[in-house]
Amino acid sequence: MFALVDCNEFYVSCERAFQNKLKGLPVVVLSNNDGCIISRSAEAKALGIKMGEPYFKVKPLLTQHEVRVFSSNYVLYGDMSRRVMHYLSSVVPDVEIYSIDEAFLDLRGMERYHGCLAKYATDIKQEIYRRTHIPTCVGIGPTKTLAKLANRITKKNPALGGICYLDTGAKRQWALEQVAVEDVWGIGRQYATKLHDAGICTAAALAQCSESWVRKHLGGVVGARLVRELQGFPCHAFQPCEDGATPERQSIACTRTFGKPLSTFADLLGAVGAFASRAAEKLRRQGSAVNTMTVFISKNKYGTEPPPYTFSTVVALPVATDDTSDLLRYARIALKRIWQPSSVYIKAGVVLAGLETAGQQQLGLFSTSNKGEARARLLQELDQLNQRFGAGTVRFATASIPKGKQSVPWLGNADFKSGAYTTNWDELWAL
DNA sequence: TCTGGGGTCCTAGGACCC
DNA sequence: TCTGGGGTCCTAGGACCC
Repeated sequence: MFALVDCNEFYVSCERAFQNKLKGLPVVVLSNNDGCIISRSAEAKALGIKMGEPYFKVKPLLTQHEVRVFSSNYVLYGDMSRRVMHYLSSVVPDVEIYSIDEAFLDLRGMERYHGCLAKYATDIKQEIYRRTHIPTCVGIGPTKTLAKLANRITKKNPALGGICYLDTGAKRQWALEQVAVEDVWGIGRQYATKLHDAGICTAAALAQCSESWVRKHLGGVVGARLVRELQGFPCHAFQPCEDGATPERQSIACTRTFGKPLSTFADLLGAVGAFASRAAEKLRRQGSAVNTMTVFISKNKYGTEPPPYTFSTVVALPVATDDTSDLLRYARIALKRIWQPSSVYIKAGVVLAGLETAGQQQLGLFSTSNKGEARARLLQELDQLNQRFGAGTVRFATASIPKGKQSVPWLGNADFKSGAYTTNWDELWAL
């Protein structure tokens, strides 16, 4: 059996954990740049506020109902997530962190120690709440997909008390019949349309589809696995990670929409340089080196201009590196290739792919290991300073930005940001 | 004229997830 | 004025190899 622990309305719950007065009130959290709604309390959902809606469009509705609005505060959410995951890792041997607010638990063979798994899950749920004030729901089933499905059912049926355990064939059948096909894990918009056109409208109907039909219409092996999982045969590997540690990534990206449109090469280089620096930090944190970098810049796709909106270029690095100054150098070269004068851009990004284990990459023909060691120490210092005193405290000159928010041309809006209650002494939460 | 039958590697693009 | 960001996996098709 596998369990999926899912934090309810995670970002909203993080804000509520530090502001008790928000409980029972409609609350929403906005995406970066205060662009879209990305988390809604139940009260906000009830007002008809949809996921992903642009903030400026729903602003009147939010004002009318006195909805509390927050800019996203990823430092806070990341730290709260770490606390939840760390606790889970301390009570269950094998935990797979699936996203910032979800984890799969491997409960195979655990009845022996804990008796009924529903009771065990209830204890875990209550302890998470006691420690963090984050409410959760737990779905338990023989496959990850069924655990997901069970989790969804708890959210729709408050009477279940946040726990749904699909321990018998009858319960599984019942559960499959409850869930619309578009709400199955792995069924997105495209597949949902196809399925409805074929008269397949529930998870139960999907579970009965023939493998050949599914292979033909739902992405080949992906669809075949999905159906098998619904039938109770595990096809998705369980991938536990060490004590709440974040899993190693195969690609690392840093992309942002600017606070205002930019057009000069200098402004764009400032943004791309900062993104490359940030990506390099993430790279070093997981001990990787990169051999392929993509840089892109985008125009506004909502305007009257015809496509294309995004211009990107890929740089194959001669030698895999984790050095910020290397990435800054190539980022500048890449930007030169795609930037056009008198164009207006609203977004840029740096994506690192082709990640290798650092230190094991091939030495360049003319590089010397002494230089490498000194360099590595410097970068380590840089990362530690930035971690301790805040991102961007120490930077490379090319990624440098003048002091003061107003002079950082690419910085996005965050007009409603709560404090770094748990990670910054100056903003420490107090009663 | 006939124009095999494997492989591998890479990339672009599509679909999905939170 | 104002429309997020960061991931995963799979497939098809081309280039190239023997």
